[in-house]
Formats: sequence, structure tokens, C-alpha cells
Amino acid sequence: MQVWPCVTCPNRKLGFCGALSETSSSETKLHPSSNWQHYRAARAGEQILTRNQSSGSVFVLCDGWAFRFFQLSNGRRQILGFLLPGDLLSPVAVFEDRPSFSAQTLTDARLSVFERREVETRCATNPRVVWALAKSCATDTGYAEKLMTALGQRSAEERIAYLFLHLMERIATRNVIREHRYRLPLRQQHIADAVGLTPVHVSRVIGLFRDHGLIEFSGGILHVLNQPELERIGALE
Amino acid sequence: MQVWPCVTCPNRKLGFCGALSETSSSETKLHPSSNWQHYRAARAGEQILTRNQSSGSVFVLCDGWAFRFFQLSNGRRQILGFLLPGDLLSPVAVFEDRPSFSAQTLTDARLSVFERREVETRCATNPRVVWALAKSCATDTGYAEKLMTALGQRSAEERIAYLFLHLMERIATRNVIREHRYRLPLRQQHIADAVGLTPVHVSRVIGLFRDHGLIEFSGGILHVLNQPELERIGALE
DNA sequence: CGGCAGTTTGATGTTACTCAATTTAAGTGG
DNA sequence: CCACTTAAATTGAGTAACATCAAACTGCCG
Repeated sequence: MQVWPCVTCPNRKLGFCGALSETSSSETKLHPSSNWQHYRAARAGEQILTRNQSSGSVFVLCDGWAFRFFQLSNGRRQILGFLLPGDLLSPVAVFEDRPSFSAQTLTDARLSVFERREVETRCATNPRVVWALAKSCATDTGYAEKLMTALGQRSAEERIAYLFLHLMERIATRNVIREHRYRLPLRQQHIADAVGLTPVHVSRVIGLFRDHGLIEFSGGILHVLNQPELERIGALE
Repeated sequence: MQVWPCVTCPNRKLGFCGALSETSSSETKLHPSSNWQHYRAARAGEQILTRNQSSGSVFVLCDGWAFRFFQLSNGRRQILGFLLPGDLLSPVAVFEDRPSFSAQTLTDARLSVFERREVETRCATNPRVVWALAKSCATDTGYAEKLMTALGQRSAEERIAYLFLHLMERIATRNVIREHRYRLPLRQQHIADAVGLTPVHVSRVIGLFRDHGLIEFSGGILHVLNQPELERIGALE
């Protein structure tokens, strides 16, 4: 019997999702028909959250990739962060009725949807849940501030190298990496929107990296050929 | 008898500091000599926190201005955010033994210093404290993501206008504003480090704003002469 | 084979940086 | 009160990094 679908999430022990299921394990046995949590599937490229539109739900990405972004009226957008399986979409949204950002999938994806009201109640009763939430918030703040530093102080090459290293690190905590190949289902447009460059310039920089034997990046696969050099360029120190 | 110095903090009801004092009010009466919290004064320009140096303490800025920053090895630094009286310096630091950023005062300042161990205990026992902490975290993430958007997607003029508007808004929640004058104890260098520009270029842009009758900024006073136009330039929509 | 989205390449334009000199403002000691 | 000192702000000239525009190329899928 599958009363708690999130147990199928390979990363349920990570972060917020883990804390939530921990507290609910006993209750779900008592109330197997509780409907404060359910699933949702999404196609690649689907918008799963829109700024200022109250949803009453809290999402956790179970499977696939997504990203959060801030859409500007001039057509540009800033990608605020990428979401990997197990990530809460975003801790900040738990506190706000209307999210301050939008979100979209990069691949086909599966989401766990929680009633925000219920999450709040659980937060109030169990300090461990809020603690996990606060920690998740802190992690996000750290990511945001590092990316901010890259945007404000570093060159195009350094920013792109930084983004690759950041994603590589997060992927490596979840998957075994073979032959220095990482699956990054991004278009160059996404990289551009994340690091504040034009797709044209991103293409030039990646071409430069390729010519120097640093990386190859095509078909959604990042192949790292010279990691030390990539780190020399992109590490934030 | 002054057993709980933080009550003198004009903003103690705001955010994290308020939640902490709320929970401790009864206890401090029982243990007036408890020393898990004390004061610290700092001179203008003093470094109050250094990246990677574990302090075992959590700070709240009671009085004066400060800023958090990330120092790079090439001499540049990114200012991550400005701290106003009542602000927790930073929520993220509660979770980390070693902070990932440094912090410095802009003016003479007064800090409340809490033992981190004690804060953690209170967090574990009282969900309201963690909740306040998580909320403070969420606020910081929001600030960081907006500034990130400005850095990644907007021009020099827009970034500087945005920074002014952001600070004006935060100041206005704490002080009564008279004649559109705001006290911002910043050098152009600080503005430059916050929005990712050189001081020279910041000077040019501010000069342009002045020539167009938008603002005056000197001697640590920002005088806003045409707020609608400033918002038209700097607002993040 | 044609169509389409994404990437690459080239030529040119603009924004913001760098370097350097000058001006202003704010002390400080006589 | 006035020379002197020093930090900060301003201004100018030249340059580098990245944007913009447009065209050509690639891979994929019907």
C-alpha cells in the first residue's frame, strides 16, 4: 500500500522532505487516507509555479530537474537557482502566500505537493521540522550569496566555470559520477540567464573552454576533461 | 536592574531578537546573572566577523550600521547585504560553526552577543524561536535573490537606483522619514562593492542622477528629489 | 527531404573598466 | 583662524569585455 508516495523519492532522507516524512510516519499509518499530500507529474518545460499566484501548496521535487527564476517586464529573466531531486521548491515559499518567483521544469518531473496549512501546523508542533526548514533556507541563502558574488565580481569565464562546479558538486552528493560525466539538462540559454550573460557570449566561452581541453558540453552532458584548471578558473576564493 | 540588555534595543520586537527575548523573559527573572548573552561595542569600520573563523556566538546588531561581505583573493569583495539596527547578523551563521562571510561596521555600533549553543537549545525547545529564525532566513534569501537579479540583468543606473530604493524601504519601516531625507552612512565604494561596479562608475551614475534632479547624495545623507522617477528606473518588476 | 530549435561565427556597438590627474571635503595641529 | 594632511569624490581619455545584430551551421524529428 502506497500511502506515502514520497518514500519512493530517492532522496527522502535529505533535507526538509526527510524531516516531514519522519514526523508523519506514525500518523500515516493511523490515517492512511490522509490527503494533505499528493503527487503531480510535469512535462519538460512546464511552468510549475508563477510569481504572485497563491497556490496554497508547498512543493518538493521528487524526480527530474527544474529551476526557479525571476521574470522581468523587459523580457529578461534571472535564474535564481536550479532544483535537483529532493529539493524543496523553495523554503521561502513556505512563509509566503504568493511566491516571489516563478518555477519551471527542465525535464519531465515528479513533484510532491503538500498543503501549506498542514506544513505550518507540523512546523508549530515539531521543532525538528522547522529546524529542517530553516536549514534548507540557510542552504539556499548560501547558494544565492555565492552566485551573487560571482555575478558581481567575476568575469564571464569565471561565472560559467563557477556554475558548472556548483552543479557538479550538488550532483555528486546524489549520484555516483563515472568518467567525469555529469548529466546537466540545460540549454546555453539557461546558463546565460543564470550567470547574467547573453547566450551568444556563453557559446563563445564554452567554445573557448572546449578549445583549451577543459570541458565538453553538448546534448545535456557535461564532460570534465581538466577539473583542476576548471576549479582554478571558477572557484570562489 | 538591567539583566536583559537587549530590551534597550529599539527593535527588539522585530524578528529573531524579539522571539528570543520573549522566551527568556521568565527565565531571566529566575536567573538574573545568566551570562549567555552580553553586549559588545564596535567602532566604525571595525571588522566584527571573519570568514572561517569560528566564534561560537550569534550576533544581533542593536545600534548602528554594518554590512556582510565576501572577500575574494584578488582583492575584490562582494557586499552581500547591509545590516540595520535589529538585524540578526546573519541567520545562516546560526547553523554554521564557521561563517561563510565576513562583517564590518559602517558606524559606531552596539551588538548583542548570544552563545550559539544556548540559541540552539532554545531553538530545540521552542518552535517559535526556530520559526522566527527561519523567517529571518527567508527574508535574507529574498533580499539576496533580488539583488542577484539586479546584478545579473540590470544596468549600472538601474542597480544603483535599486539599492537606494531597497535601503529606503528598510529604513522607512524603522524610522519616520522627514523631507525625503535618509541617513545612509555609506561611501561610494560600498555602493560599488554591493552592486558590482567600480567606485568611479558609481560616481558618474550618481552625478548623472544629480544632474537630472533625481537625488542628492553626500555626507551620508540621501535626499530624494524625484522618487517616482527613481522608482521607474530601479524598481524590480 | 524539409523544418525547427539550438548553437556557432563574424562584424560592429555600447557599457563599464582602467589609469591618471584634479577637485572637494573633512579633519588636525600650529 | 589658517596652512597642511588625508580620504573621498569627480573628471577625462583610452581600452577591454560583453552586447547586439545577422547570417550560417548543426542535429534532430517528422
